Formats: sequence, C-alpha cells, structure tokens
Amino acid sequence: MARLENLNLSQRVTNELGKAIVAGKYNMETGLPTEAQLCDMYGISRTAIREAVKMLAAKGLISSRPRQGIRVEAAASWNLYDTNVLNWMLQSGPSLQVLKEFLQVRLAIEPQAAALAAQYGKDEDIAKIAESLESMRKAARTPNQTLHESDLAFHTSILLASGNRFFFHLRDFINTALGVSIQHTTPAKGSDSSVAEEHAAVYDAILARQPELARSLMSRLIEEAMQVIDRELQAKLEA
Amino acid sequence: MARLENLNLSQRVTNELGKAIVAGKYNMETGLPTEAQLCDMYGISRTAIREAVKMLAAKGLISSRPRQGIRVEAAASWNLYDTNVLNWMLQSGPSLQVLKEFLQVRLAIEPQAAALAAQYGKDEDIAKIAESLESMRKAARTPNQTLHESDLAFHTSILLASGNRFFFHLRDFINTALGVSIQHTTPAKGSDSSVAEEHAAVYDAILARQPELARSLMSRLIEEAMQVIDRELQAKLEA
DNA sequence: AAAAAACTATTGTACTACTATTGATTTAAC
DNA sequence: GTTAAATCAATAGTAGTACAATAGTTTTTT
Repeated sequence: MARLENLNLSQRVTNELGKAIVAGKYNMETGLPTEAQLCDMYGISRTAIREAVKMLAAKGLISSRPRQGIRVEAAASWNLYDTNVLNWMLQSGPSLQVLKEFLQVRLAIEPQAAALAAQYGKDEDIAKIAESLESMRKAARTPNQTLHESDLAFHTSILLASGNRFFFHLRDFINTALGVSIQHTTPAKGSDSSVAEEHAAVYDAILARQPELARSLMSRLIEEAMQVIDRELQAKLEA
Repeated sequence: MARLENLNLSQRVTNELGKAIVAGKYNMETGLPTEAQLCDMYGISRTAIREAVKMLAAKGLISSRPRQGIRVEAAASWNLYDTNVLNWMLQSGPSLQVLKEFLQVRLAIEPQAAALAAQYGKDEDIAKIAESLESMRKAARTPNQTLHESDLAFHTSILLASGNRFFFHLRDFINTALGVSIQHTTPAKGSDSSVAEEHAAVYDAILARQPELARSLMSRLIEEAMQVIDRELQAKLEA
C-alpha cells in the first residue's frame, strides 16, 4: 500500500479500521458501526466507507448484510498471509507467542525451500543467493550497518530458487517475521560475521546440490532464533 | 463467499474479473478496461464495478490510479493463500505442475504440524483427530462413499492441534490441494481402508506424544501422493 | 531544444435517490 | 393463548450525477 501519505481516502480508512479490528476494538459481539455512523465518525462519504468495508471483507476480517450491519468475522477466517493483516497484528503488540508461531512456520517452510533449491534451483537463481550472501558479508564488516536487508534478501532468494510459487509468496511473511525477530535478538555486533558464515554454509550446500544438507543447515539457523525466543518466554514465565 | 446465487452484484463481478485475470485474459500488458467500459460490459453501475475493483485490489491482483486505469499486478504479488484466488487458479486448468507445488507445501507444513500436535496438542484437540479418524474408517467400510470429507477433517484437526494459528489458517489451502489430489489418484476403492490405517498410525504417534514419529509418518503419507503425481508428470513428458 | 503551460482521460470523492434484504413487531387466524 | 401471516423498519445494495484530483500528453513559450 505504499506510504501512508500517498494513500487515498478509502485505503486510509481501511488501515484505520483494520488496525482497530485486529486490536480488538471491534469484535464479534460488538460488530462495527453502521455505514452511516462510520460516515459521521470519519466525516467522509458513504462511497469511501463502503469501499473500505469491501476491502476488509476481501481480507476476511468482516462481512456485511442488510439490516444486520457489519460483522467482525472470527479470527480464524482472517487472511493471516495478507501483508496488511499481518502488519496490523504486529502493530497491536506482537506477543512472544505470535513470534514463536512465526518461527514455527519458518521452520516448516525454509528448510524445505532450501532442499528444493538444491534439488531443482536454476543456476541464475542460485547466483542471486550468492549475491545476497556477499552483501551480507559486507554489511557484517561495516560498523553501524544492519544485516537486516541483506539477511532478508538471502532468505527471499532461496524461496525464489525453490521454484515453488507458494513458497516465494511467503517472502512478505518471512520479512515481517524476520523484522520482529531482530527486535528481540539484541544483536551483539561481533556475532554478525559468524551469522553470515552460517548462512554461507547453507548456500554452499545448495550450490553443491545437496538437498538434505541444505535442509538441515537451514533448520539449524532458524532453530537458533527459536532458542532465543524460548529463553525469553521462559524468563517471562518465571517473572 | 457462499453460493453463487446468493452473492451480490459486486461479488459476482469480483468473481468474473478474478477468474479472467488469473486465466490470463487480462494481463500486465493489456491491463483491464476502464471503469466506464466495465460498466458498459456488465451493464451495471460504476458503484458496483468500483467495489469489485477494490476487492480485487485487496487480494493483490490489480491496482488502479487516475488517468492510468486499472493495472494487473505481477502474479508474484497475488495473494495465493486467499481462497478465492486459489479457486480461480484451479478453475483455469490446474496444471500438474501446480499440483506438485501444492504437495510440496503440504510436505513442508503438515509433518511439522503433526510434530507440534504431538508435542503441545491439547487433549481435546487430539480427541477431535480421533473423531475424524473414526469417520474415515467408517467411510472406508461403506461402498459408494468417499473419504474426501473425513480425510480433510483429519488433516484440518491436526493443523488445529498444532496450536499454531498460521498452520490452521492453511486449512482452506490444504482442502483445495486435497480436492485436486483426489481427482488424480483415481482411487481403487479397495485401498481406502489401508489409507485409513496409514492415517491411524499418524494419530497413534500424536497420542503417544512422539513428535518425530508423527512427523515422519505424516511425511510418508504425503510423499506417496507426490509419487503418484511424479509418475503422471513423467508419463506426460514421455508422451 | 527545453521548460512551462494547457489539455485530457481516468480514477477519487460526494451526494441523492431508490431497492432489496431481513430481523422485529404487530396483526390476524385458529 | 398460540401460531401464522402480514406489516414495518433498519441497514446494506445499486444507480446515477456531478465535480475534484491525478498524471500522462500535447501545445505553447522562451
């Protein structure tokens, strides 16, 4: 949806309402205000409100019927793999639990993607993995620079190399998960280069066309992040 | 979106246009007709057209800007985990290749979900797995009855028992994949009961709280389906 | 030739009017 | 008095008109 300032009215309202719903301000019992009330609340036309409602309905958050108004759907039917929905969830206080679930998904997807990349990946796609690895190493050597961007590029390029469109489509999901991850890992800058080398090992396995090795190395990578979270969860339980 | 007859105008148009886009009738070069042209084509008001356009935009299929009209977005940004988008893809001739990618996702997700269910699953959720297994066995004994429904319930209940909302959300995806799968497996009815028993083994592992066993048994289950597809793909290549 | 201005096609927003759906209420029938 | 039918009313659905904002395209100016 680009920058907030560039959004048109209905998109801005979609954002507002989306956040409010995910944050629980409107729920299944309360529902949403009627279109007329929303017009008053935002001081805009019904046209714009309705378009926002339609967009939220398309993402599974709400549904609307005559006489009955606008309902909030059960969270189970929200489209969690929609980038907007995901971001709204995170903005409303991402619990450690959600973060752990993120990592469980990554742990399911990424090792498999790495194995497929090793098995079927086209050479040019694998070359892109090498590129992102290179910028990772460079970032690790440069002070005051974060690995985030190149780290993401690395993981994304593996999803692409897997040749599976459904895996590649999760790049936004992974990006979001990675972003939240980083907030929790409080990076000791010295470790950046060792992180980069762990990633290099995955790349080497893919280049050498060793699916099972690539799979297990990628698993280890994510499991380490998982351990950090588990320790935090543990600490919170004891407090 | 319920039955087609019950849909309102903008939803029906959303369906029509969505199918057409996914089928390639409109693409990135051509774009879509302008709102005015769509009004003429469908003989309906601009209001309804615009609402349909907004819904498709919310699913990542298109974007629209003044003076420029309605663009088709790159397939990479379509929300593939949206039930509608998925169905439109399948209706427009599901290639074996897509089916294989489906199974690769299942192969990533479901074994992991089974392991989590064995590790963390609540007893009442595991009881639901048992229920669906029971109706699977019953269906296997009954002639002229398909396993499909109970098979799906089995896999869904494991996703639920994993306790991970992102896994559970993939139930529609799995459902769709399973549906397509079944069209290709031309089931020898005699094998239904053996299929049911393979599923039973997964359940037993979960009940016994053996994550790794549950994982590998689930993997095997899906890999068998994968082999069927691979053979078909092979046959097609030779033809 | 480059920059500025004017033009134009298309979506964005607002408003009004009417229709359709459906839950709630009242009335009628037994 | 209970049930069924008819009526009512609230809300979203659809249509149409008008104008604003945006952003390519063309023309004019320098």
